Amino acid sequence: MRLTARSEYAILALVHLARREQQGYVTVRGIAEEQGIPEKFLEQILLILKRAHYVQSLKGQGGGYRLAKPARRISLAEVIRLFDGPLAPTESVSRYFYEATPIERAPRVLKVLRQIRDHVSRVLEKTTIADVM
Amino acid sequence: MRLTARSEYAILALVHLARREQQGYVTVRGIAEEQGIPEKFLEQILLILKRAHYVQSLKGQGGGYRLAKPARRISLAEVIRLFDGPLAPTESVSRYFYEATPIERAPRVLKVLRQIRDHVSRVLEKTTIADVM
DNA sequence: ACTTTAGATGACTAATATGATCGACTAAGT
DNA sequence: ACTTAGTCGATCATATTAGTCATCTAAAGT
Repeated sequence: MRLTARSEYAILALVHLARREQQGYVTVRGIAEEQGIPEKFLEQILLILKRAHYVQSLKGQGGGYRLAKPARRISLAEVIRLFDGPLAPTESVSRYFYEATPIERAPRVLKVLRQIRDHVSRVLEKTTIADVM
Repeated sequence: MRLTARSEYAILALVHLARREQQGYVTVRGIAEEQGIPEKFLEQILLILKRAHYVQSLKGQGGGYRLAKPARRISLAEVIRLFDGPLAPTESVSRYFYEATPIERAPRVLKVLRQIRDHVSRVLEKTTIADVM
């Protein structure tokens, strides 16, 4: 029921880049220092964001990272899912396929959990980096 | 962003007991077999529920567990908190005390996360074992 | 008393996730 | 060439999670 450091850091980094969209490329070190994120850890995170096309990078002097798409096209949901996996409050549905999972025998419980998941999804889906920068 | 097996099993066990409130004590084995929960693991869970006064137990023949309070006085929120800790989607607030935590420098993000946590809390708080049995 | 039934308790373990760190490598400017 | 800065793979320590085991205690039935 909580975010991992990874997705928190990812969001912080994206917000950081969004704020500096005009300034071209920003170095990992810069982000790490200003946001208080371990540099090497942030590297990994930015790489993942890059492979998922949220950021672009440039090597060498004057290089660094910048957003690859406008901040209002990046939802918190996407970012969190990228790092923490599905938002579902129970994984039962995906973990078991053929046998009935314990909790499935309590459909009312499942229903409540689904409603929560749906609400969380909706909120995170409609909130973008631009909204929180 | 998901429940642990512990709190899922705890809810299932409570629902099981609630359904059999008239029948006096129910054995761990009975619950375990019907709900598909590893018996020894369920023992641990029931012990925690007992110490938190949600269930009562009786040893020996004819013994077992039963609810210690009416099912509609037990909210899902309480149970989940008992096993999974606070429902907050970020632990920043509790983890750091004196230094500003990274994510706190993004108050808008924090606000969204708080709203989600509050919603989740409210729903789980008002849903009781009686509602899902 | 004795046996059976059933919970109580603490130690232990295996697997996975999490939060990093290290070192070597590659590309881009100057 | 040299410096700057991203890339990539491996590795690591710790925590969490899910569960097991062995032993002990208490209550009932005989």
